[in-house]
Amino acid sequence: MSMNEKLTIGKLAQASDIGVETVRFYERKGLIEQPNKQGAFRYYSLDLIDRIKFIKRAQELGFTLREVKELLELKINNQSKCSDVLKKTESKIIEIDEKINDLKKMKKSLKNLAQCCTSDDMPLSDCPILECFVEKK
Amino acid sequence: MSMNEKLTIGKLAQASDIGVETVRFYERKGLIEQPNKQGAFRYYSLDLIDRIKFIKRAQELGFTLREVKELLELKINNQSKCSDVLKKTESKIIEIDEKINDLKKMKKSLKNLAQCCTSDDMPLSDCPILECFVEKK
DNA sequence: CTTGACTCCGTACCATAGTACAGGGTGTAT
DNA sequence: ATACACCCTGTACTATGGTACGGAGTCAAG
Repeated sequence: MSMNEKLTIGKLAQASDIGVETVRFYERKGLIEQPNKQGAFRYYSLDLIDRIKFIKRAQELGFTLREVKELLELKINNQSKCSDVLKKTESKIIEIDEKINDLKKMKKSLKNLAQCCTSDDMPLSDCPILECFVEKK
Repeated sequence: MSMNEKLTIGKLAQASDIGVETVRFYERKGLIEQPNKQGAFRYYSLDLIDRIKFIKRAQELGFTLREVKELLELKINNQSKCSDVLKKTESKIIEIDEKINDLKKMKKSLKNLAQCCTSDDMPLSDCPILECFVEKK
C-alpha cells in the first residue's frame, strides 16, 4: 500500500513500544501479517505502528488477543460477506456498550467515595465499589 | 455484618459462577478475606457473591487481579488516611475515563463499518478499526 | 572486506490466572 | 454408625501472553 516499507523489526518494536520478540509473537499468532522479506530480514510499513498500538490498547480494554484478532478482521473485502461482517460488528458494538456502561457505574461509585473524603465525615459502606454492578431494588 | 454466614465454598462458587478452586485461589491472593471457619470448613456470607462478580467483571474491563485488589481496597476506615484514598480514587477515575473514551472511539469505528454494510457500496479503508485511536491531523 | 550492530529461527523460560488431582477429613441424612 | 457428598491442604499442571536465550546469518559503514 504505502511506498515506504522501511522499518526493520527493531525500529518497529521501538516505535511501537514493545519488544522485538513480541512482534514475532504477534506474527505467529496472526495479529500482524507476514511482512515483505527482501532477502532474509522483515521489513515493515509505518502503518504497523498503529496496528500494534491498537492491539496493546484493546488488551487494556479487556479484549484477549483472540478477540483483538477478530476485531482486526472486521472489514469488508472480496473474501467476506457483508452480512457476516455486519452481524459480528453489531455484537461487538453491544459488547463495547456493556463495557462502557459498567465502567460508568464503577466511576460513579468512585466519585461517591471521593465525595465522602472531601465533605465532612459522611458515613459510607465498607467498600463502596462493591455494589456498583448490583441491581438496586 | 450480616447474620447469615451460611454458604459453603461449593454453594458460593456455584452462585458466583466460578470454580471452588478459584474461590480458594482468590483467598490466597487476598481478593477475598479469610472466612469464618466454624470447625474445619469455610462459611461465607451472601455478600461474597457480589464481591466475586465484581472481580470477574472488572477483569473483563481490563483490570488485572492486582488492580482489582486495589479497587476493592479503596475505602475509608480507621487504617486508611482520607487523603491517600482520595488520591488513589482520583487516579482510578482518570484511568476509567480513558477507557470509556477509547471504547467510544472503537464503537464509532465499528458503527462506521456497519454503516458501510447497510448503505450502498461505500468505499472503506481496509480495516476501519485500525485508525480509531489515531489523532486526526 | 571486515567488523559490529542487528536479524534469523528455535526452544526454553517466565508471570498471571486459574484448574486438576491426590490423599485425607467432615457433616448430615438415614 | 455408616455412607456419601462435600470439604480440607498441598502440589502439580494448564493456557495465555509474552521474554530470553543460543548459535548462526546479514547488512551497511568505514
